[in-house]
Amino acid sequence: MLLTSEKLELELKAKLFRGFSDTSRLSILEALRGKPLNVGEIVAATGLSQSNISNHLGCLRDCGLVISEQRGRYTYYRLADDRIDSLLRLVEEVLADVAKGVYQCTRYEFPEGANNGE
Amino acid sequence: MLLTSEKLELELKAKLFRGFSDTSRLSILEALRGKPLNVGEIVAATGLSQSNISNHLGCLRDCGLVISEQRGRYTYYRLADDRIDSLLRLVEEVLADVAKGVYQCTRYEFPEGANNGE
DNA sequence: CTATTATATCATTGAGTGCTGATATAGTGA
DNA sequence: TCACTATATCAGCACTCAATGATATAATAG
Repeated sequence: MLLTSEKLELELKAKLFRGFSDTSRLSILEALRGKPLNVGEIVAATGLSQSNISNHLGCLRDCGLVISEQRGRYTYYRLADDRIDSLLRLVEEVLADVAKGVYQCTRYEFPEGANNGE
Repeated sequence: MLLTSEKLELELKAKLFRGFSDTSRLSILEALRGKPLNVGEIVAATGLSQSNISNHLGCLRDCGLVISEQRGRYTYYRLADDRIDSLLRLVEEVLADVAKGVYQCTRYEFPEGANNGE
Protein backbone atom coordinates (compact mmCIF):
# COMPACT_ATOMS: atom_id res chain seq x y z
CA MET A 1 0.00 0.00 0.00
CA LEU A 2 2.89 2.31 0.72
CA LEU A 3 6.14 2.54 -1.16
CA THR A 4 9.25 1.95 0.85
CA SER A 5 10.33 5.58 0.69
CA GLU A 6 6.92 6.74 1.84
CA LYS A 7 6.99 4.26 4.67
CA LEU A 8 10.41 5.52 5.70
CA GLU A 9 9.28 9.13 5.73
CA LEU A 10 6.25 8.11 7.76
CA GLU A 11 8.48 6.50 10.34
CA LEU A 12 10.73 9.52 10.49
CA LYS A 13 7.76 11.78 10.96
CA ALA A 14 6.36 9.60 13.72
CA LYS A 15 9.74 9.48 15.37
CA LEU A 16 10.00 13.24 15.28
CA PHE A 17 6.54 13.62 16.78
CA ARG A 18 7.44 11.10 19.42
CA GLY A 19 10.13 13.49 20.59
CA PHE A 20 7.30 15.83 21.60
CA SER A 21 4.90 13.23 22.90
CA ASP A 22 6.23 12.88 26.42
CA THR A 23 5.67 15.40 29.20
CA SER A 24 9.27 15.22 30.37
CA ARG A 25 10.72 15.88 26.94
CA LEU A 26 8.10 18.52 26.32
CA SER A 27 8.96 20.38 29.51
CA ILE A 28 12.62 20.23 28.57
CA LEU A 29 11.81 21.71 25.17
CA GLU A 30 9.60 24.34 26.78
CA ALA A 31 12.40 25.29 29.14
CA LEU A 32 14.75 25.69 26.19
CA ARG A 33 12.33 27.93 24.28
CA GLY A 34 13.55 30.86 26.37
CA LYS A 35 17.29 30.42 26.13
CA PRO A 36 20.00 27.76 26.16
CA LEU A 37 20.38 26.03 29.50
CA ASN A 38 22.82 23.57 31.00
CA VAL A 39 21.65 20.31 32.48
CA GLY A 40 21.58 21.59 36.03
CA GLU A 41 19.41 24.51 35.01
CA ILE A 42 17.07 22.17 33.18
CA VAL A 43 16.83 20.00 36.27
CA ALA A 44 15.95 23.09 38.31
CA ALA A 45 13.42 24.29 35.74
CA THR A 46 11.60 20.99 35.36
CA GLY A 47 12.06 19.28 38.72
CA LEU A 48 12.93 16.00 37.02
CA SER A 49 15.81 13.82 38.11
CA GLN A 50 19.25 14.30 36.62
CA SER A 51 19.55 10.90 35.02
CA ASN A 52 16.07 11.14 33.61
CA ILE A 53 16.83 14.53 32.07
CA SER A 54 20.09 13.28 30.71
CA ASN A 55 18.46 10.31 29.06
CA HIS A 56 15.81 12.46 27.43
CA LEU A 57 18.41 14.99 26.32
CA GLY A 58 20.32 12.19 24.68
CA CYS A 59 17.24 11.23 22.70
CA LEU A 60 16.37 14.81 21.81
CA ARG A 61 19.93 15.41 20.64
CA ASP A 62 20.05 12.18 18.63
CA CYS A 63 16.76 13.08 17.02
CA GLY A 64 18.03 16.50 16.05
CA LEU A 65 15.63 18.51 18.17
CA VAL A 66 18.27 20.07 20.41
CA ILE A 67 21.93 20.91 20.00
CA SER A 68 24.49 20.53 22.77
CA GLU A 69 27.59 22.60 23.34
CA GLN A 70 30.28 22.03 25.94
CA ARG A 71 31.37 25.03 27.98
CA GLY A 72 33.91 24.00 30.57
CA ARG A 73 32.26 21.39 32.71
CA TYR A 74 28.78 22.48 31.75
CA THR A 75 26.88 21.25 28.72
CA TYR A 76 24.48 23.76 27.27
CA TYR A 77 21.47 22.73 25.24
CA ARG A 78 19.36 24.79 22.86
CA LEU A 79 16.58 24.15 20.36
CA ALA A 80 18.03 22.98 17.06
CA ASP A 81 15.70 24.97 14.86
CA ASP A 82 13.44 28.01 15.14
CA ARG A 83 10.63 26.03 13.55
CA ILE A 84 10.50 23.82 16.61
CA ASP A 85 9.26 26.88 18.45
CA SER A 86 6.77 27.50 15.62
CA LEU A 87 5.61 23.92 15.89
CA LEU A 88 4.99 24.25 19.60
CA ARG A 89 3.13 27.49 19.05
CA LEU A 90 0.98 26.00 16.33
CA VAL A 91 0.10 23.09 18.59
CA GLU A 92 -0.90 25.53 21.31
CA GLU A 93 -3.28 27.17 18.86
CA VAL A 94 -4.82 23.90 17.77
CA LEU A 95 -5.00 22.80 21.36
CA ALA A 96 -7.01 25.87 22.26
CA ASP A 97 -9.73 24.57 19.96
CA VAL A 98 -9.57 20.86 20.53
CA ALA A 99 -8.54 20.99 24.18
CA LYS A 100 -11.88 19.80 25.34
CA GLY A 101 -11.71 16.72 23.15
CA VAL A 102 -8.15 15.93 24.11
CA TYR A 103 -8.94 16.38 27.75
CA GLN A 104 -11.86 14.02 27.49
CA CYS A 105 -9.83 11.39 25.66
CA THR A 106 -9.50 8.69 28.30
CA ARG A 107 -7.91 6.15 26.01
CA TYR A 108 -4.36 6.96 27.02
CA GLU A 109 -4.51 8.34 30.51
CA PHE A 110 -1.53 9.88 32.19
CA PRO A 111 -0.68 7.97 35.35
CA GLU A 112 -1.75 9.65 38.55
CA GLY A 113 1.04 11.61 40.15
CA ALA A 114 3.63 10.71 37.52
CA ASN A 115 6.10 13.36 36.47
CA ASN A 116 5.19 15.19 39.60
CA GLY A 117 8.26 16.95 40.92
CA GLU A 118 6.36 19.39 43.12
CA MET B 1 8.30 23.38 39.72
CA LEU B 2 5.25 23.64 37.54
CA LEU B 3 1.91 25.05 38.49
CA THR B 4 -1.00 22.68 38.17
CA SER B 5 -2.46 24.51 35.20
CA GLU B 6 0.89 24.49 33.40
CA LYS B 7 1.28 20.82 34.12
CA LEU B 8 -2.18 20.15 32.72
CA GLU B 9 -1.45 22.05 29.53
CA LEU B 10 1.79 20.14 29.19
CA GLU B 11 -0.08 16.87 29.42
CA LEU B 12 -2.64 17.99 26.88
CA LYS B 13 0.10 19.04 24.50
CA ALA B 14 1.90 15.71 24.92
CA LYS B 15 -1.35 13.87 24.37
CA LEU B 16 -2.01 15.79 21.19
CA PHE B 17 1.49 15.05 19.91
CA ARG B 18 1.02 11.42 20.79
CA GLY B 19 -1.82 11.34 18.31
CA PHE B 20 0.78 11.93 15.62
CA SER B 21 3.52 9.77 17.06
CA ASP B 22 2.46 6.42 15.67
CA THR B 23 2.92 5.34 12.06
CA SER B 24 -0.56 3.84 11.86
CA ARG B 25 -2.30 6.97 13.09
CA LEU B 26 -0.03 9.09 10.98
CA SER B 27 -0.86 7.18 7.83
CA ILE B 28 -4.55 7.53 8.64
CA LEU B 29 -4.10 11.27 9.02
CA GLU B 30 -2.08 11.42 5.81
CA ALA B 31 -4.82 9.56 3.99
CA LEU B 32 -7.37 12.06 5.28
CA ARG B 33 -5.35 15.07 4.14
CA GLY B 34 -6.72 14.59 0.66
CA LYS B 35 -10.40 14.18 1.37
CA PRO B 36 -12.80 12.56 3.82
CA LEU B 37 -12.79 8.76 3.65
CA ASN B 38 -14.87 6.00 5.16
CA VAL B 39 -13.28 3.22 7.15
CA GLY B 40 -13.13 0.80 4.24
CA GLU B 41 -11.35 3.37 2.13
CA ILE B 42 -8.88 4.04 4.91
CA VAL B 43 -8.22 0.32 5.21
CA ALA B 44 -7.56 0.20 1.46
CA ALA B 45 -5.34 3.27 1.56
CA THR B 46 -3.20 2.16 4.48
CA GLY B 47 -3.26 -1.62 4.29
CA LEU B 48 -3.85 -1.86 8.03
CA SER B 49 -6.40 -4.22 9.53
CA GLN B 50 -9.97 -3.08 10.07
CA SER B 51 -9.97 -3.42 13.84
CA ASN B 52 -6.64 -1.68 14.12
CA ILE B 53 -7.87 1.23 12.02
CA SER B 54 -11.07 1.42 13.99
CA ASN B 55 -9.22 1.55 17.28
CA HIS B 56 -6.93 4.31 16.09
CA LEU B 57 -9.85 6.24 14.62
CA GLY B 58 -11.56 6.06 17.99
CA CYS B 59 -8.54 7.61 19.63
CA LEU B 60 -8.09 10.26 16.94
CA ARG B 61 -11.74 11.18 17.26
CA ASP B 62 -11.65 11.30 21.04
CA CYS B 63 -8.58 13.47 20.86
CA GLY B 64 -10.26 15.87 18.48
CA LEU B 65 -7.97 15.30 15.54
CA VAL B 66 -10.62 13.86 13.25
CA ILE B 67 -14.37 14.24 12.95
CA SER B 68 -16.68 11.40 12.05
CA GLU B 69 -19.95 11.60 10.20
CA GLN B 70 -22.41 8.79 9.54
CA ARG B 71 -23.70 8.43 6.00
CA GLY B 72 -25.92 5.43 5.71
CA ARG B 73 -23.93 2.42 6.78
CA TYR B 74 -20.64 4.18 6.11
CA THR B 75 -18.78 6.35 8.58
CA TYR B 76 -16.77 9.12 7.00
CA TYR B 77 -13.79 10.68 8.73
CA ARG B 78 -12.04 13.97 8.03
CA LEU B 79 -9.37 16.11 9.65
CA ALA B 80 -10.90 18.21 12.40
CA ASP B 81 -8.96 21.35 11.64
CA ASP B 82 -7.01 22.86 8.74
CA ARG B 83 -4.12 23.56 11.08
CA ILE B 84 -3.56 19.82 11.44
CA ASP B 85 -2.55 19.90 7.81
CA SER B 86 -0.32 22.91 8.54
CA LEU B 87 1.22 21.01 11.41
CA LEU B 88 2.02 18.05 9.21
CA ARG B 89 3.50 20.33 6.58
CA LEU B 90 5.63 22.18 9.12
CA VAL B 91 6.94 18.89 10.42
CA GLU B 92 7.84 17.85 6.90
CA GLU B 93 9.88 21.02 6.57
CA VAL B 94 11.68 20.52 9.85
CA LEU B 95 12.19 16.90 8.96
CA ALA B 96 13.93 17.86 5.75
CA ASP B 97 16.63 19.49 7.88
CA VAL B 98 16.89 17.15 10.80
CA ALA B 99 16.07 13.94 8.93
CA LYS B 100 19.59 12.69 9.17
CA GLY B 101 19.63 13.04 12.92
CA VAL B 102 16.22 11.48 13.31
CA TYR B 103 17.20 8.61 11.07
CA GLN B 104 20.32 7.95 13.08
CA CYS B 105 18.45 8.03 16.38
CA THR B 106 18.52 4.40 17.40
CA ARG B 107 17.09 5.00 20.84
CA TYR B 108 13.55 4.20 19.87
CA GLU B 109 13.68 1.84 16.96
CA PHE B 110 10.66 0.83 15.02
CA PRO B 111 10.17 -2.92 15.21
CA GLU B 112 11.17 -4.83 12.10
CA GLY B 113 8.24 -5.53 9.87
CA ALA B 114 5.67 -3.92 12.13
CA ASN B 115 2.90 -1.96 10.48
CA ASN B 116 3.87 -3.67 7.31
CA GLY B 117 0.79 -4.32 5.30
CA GLU B 118 2.56 -4.70 1.98
C1' DC C 1 46.99 14.26 43.02
C1' DT C 2 42.51 14.38 45.41
C1' DA C 3 38.04 16.04 46.11
C1' DT C 4 34.14 17.88 44.13
C1' DT C 5 30.91 19.04 40.79
C1' DA C 6 28.56 18.27 36.22
C1' DT C 7 26.93 15.13 33.12
C1' DA C 8 26.40 10.57 30.92
C1' DT C 9 25.51 5.61 30.89
C1' DC C 10 23.42 1.30 32.14
C1' DA C 11 20.43 -2.49 34.10
C1' DT C 12 16.16 -3.17 35.93
C1' DT C 13 11.40 -2.72 36.64
C1' DG C 14 6.78 -1.73 35.81
C1' DA C 15 3.31 0.56 33.28
C1' DG C 16 1.68 1.77 28.75
C1' DT C 17 0.01 0.54 24.31
C1' DG C 18 -0.19 -1.32 19.48
C1' DC C 19 -1.81 -5.44 17.11
C1' DT C 20 -4.64 -9.38 16.33
C1' DG C 21 -8.69 -12.30 16.20
C1' DA C 22 -13.16 -12.97 17.76
C1' DT C 23 -17.36 -10.98 18.56
C1' DA C 24 -20.95 -7.38 18.83
C1' DT C 25 -23.64 -3.70 16.83
C1' DA C 26 -25.90 -1.40 13.22
C1' DG C 27 -27.50 -0.15 8.70
C1' DT C 28 -29.40 -1.86 4.18
C1' DG C 29 -31.61 -4.68 0.82
C1' DA C 30 -34.29 -8.81 -0.48
C1' DT D 1 -37.72 -11.45 8.83
C1' DC D 2 -32.91 -12.94 7.21
C1' DA D 3 -28.61 -12.23 4.97
C1' DC D 4 -24.96 -9.20 4.13
C1' DT D 5 -21.94 -5.46 4.70
C1' DA D 6 -19.70 -1.69 7.46
C1' DT D 7 -17.92 -0.45 11.60
C1' DA D 8 -16.99 -0.81 16.61
C1' DT D 9 -15.57 -3.19 20.79
C1' DC D 10 -12.93 -6.18 23.67
C1' DA D 11 -9.51 -9.53 25.76
C1' DG D 12 -4.98 -11.00 25.52
C1' DC D 13 -0.25 -10.94 24.23
C1' DA D 14 4.04 -8.95 23.10
C1' DC D 15 6.79 -5.27 22.94
C1' DT D 16 8.02 -0.51 24.10
C1' DC D 17 9.83 2.73 26.95
C1' DA D 18 9.91 6.12 31.00
C1' DA D 19 11.77 6.31 35.58
C1' DT D 20 14.98 5.07 39.05
C1' DG D 21 19.35 4.19 41.39
C1' DA D 22 23.95 3.03 40.93
C1' DT D 23 27.94 3.83 38.61
C1' DA D 24 31.19 5.88 35.20
C1' DT D 25 33.36 9.73 32.94
C1' DA D 26 35.01 14.29 32.73
C1' DA D 27 36.17 18.90 34.04
C1' DT D 28 37.74 22.09 37.56
C1' DA D 29 39.44 23.68 42.08
C1' DG D 30 42.47 23.37 45.92
